[in-house]
Amino acid sequence: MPELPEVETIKNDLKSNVIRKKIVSVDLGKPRIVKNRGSEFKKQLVGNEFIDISRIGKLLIISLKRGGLLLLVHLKMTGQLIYCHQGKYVAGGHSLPKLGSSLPNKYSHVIFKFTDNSKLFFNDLRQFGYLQLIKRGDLKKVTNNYGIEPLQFNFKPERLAEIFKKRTAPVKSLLLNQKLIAGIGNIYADEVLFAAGVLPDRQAKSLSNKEVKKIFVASQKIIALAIKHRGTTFNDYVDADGNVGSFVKFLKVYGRQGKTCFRCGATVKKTKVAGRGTHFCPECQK
DNA sequence: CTTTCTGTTAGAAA
DNA sequence: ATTTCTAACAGAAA
Repeated sequence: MPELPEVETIKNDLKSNVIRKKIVSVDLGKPRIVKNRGSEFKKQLVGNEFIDISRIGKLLIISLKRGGLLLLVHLKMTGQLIYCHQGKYVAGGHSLPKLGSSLPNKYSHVIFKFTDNSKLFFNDLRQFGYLQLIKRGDLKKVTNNYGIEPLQFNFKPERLAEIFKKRTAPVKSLLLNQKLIAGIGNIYADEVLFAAGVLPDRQAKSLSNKEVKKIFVASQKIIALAIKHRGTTFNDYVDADGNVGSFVKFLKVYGRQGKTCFRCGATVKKTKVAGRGTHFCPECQK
């Protein structure tokens, strides 16, 4: 689940819950999840506080009060960041544990405990995600690997056209390339291309200005809508306030292979493009 | 049982 | 320089 809208949701939820709480302990169940030495990681974090949380693409950036450090958190495919206070869960990842189930579970690889006895769990079934402490001064090296975001003020159709120009790769693989455009993952790439009426395996350089513009508009619309609906996709997530976020009901092609296209009635197909499962309507998308 | 698939991406190979 | 493929891992589905 964690693409830009999901990470944005997690960031906002965490901001209203863990900021300025003192960390009293850090448990490392699976030390390799943390890219730093375990002893150094604990030493820097215990007694410290999270003072701000931001995001670039799908990467969370947590500012620490002391030490001039930043904590980077990437959830990759199955990572979760779940805050638990007095039995209530807030924020998430690809799916939250069922309500009533308890944490930690067997996938809780890093656990932060705060002075008010609340906890922040980093869970990850496949263990692709990671946490990493870096010096503030090294942030630039990290952000250099990220391209423009769909909702960034200076993202324009011309910019997208520039990215597509001269490239022979399928348009979908460019939408997924974080160095070019940050935040779009497999679900939203398919949804954006459906909304734009463009086949995922079209060579980027073959797209007309009109098609580029449609992809531009669709990317902004869909990412904004997904954020509005808390980006929730395949889960039964309910947050502490009882709000259900479910972007899954807006999905037009993702996971709908074999079903009827909402727009034209043709059968939605699934193939592989750029090594990823790819869903599209062969009638609506050209 | 084995094989294939899965929301990511760094890094190698082509 | 760009594009494609694979590995990292665990578990569900076929």
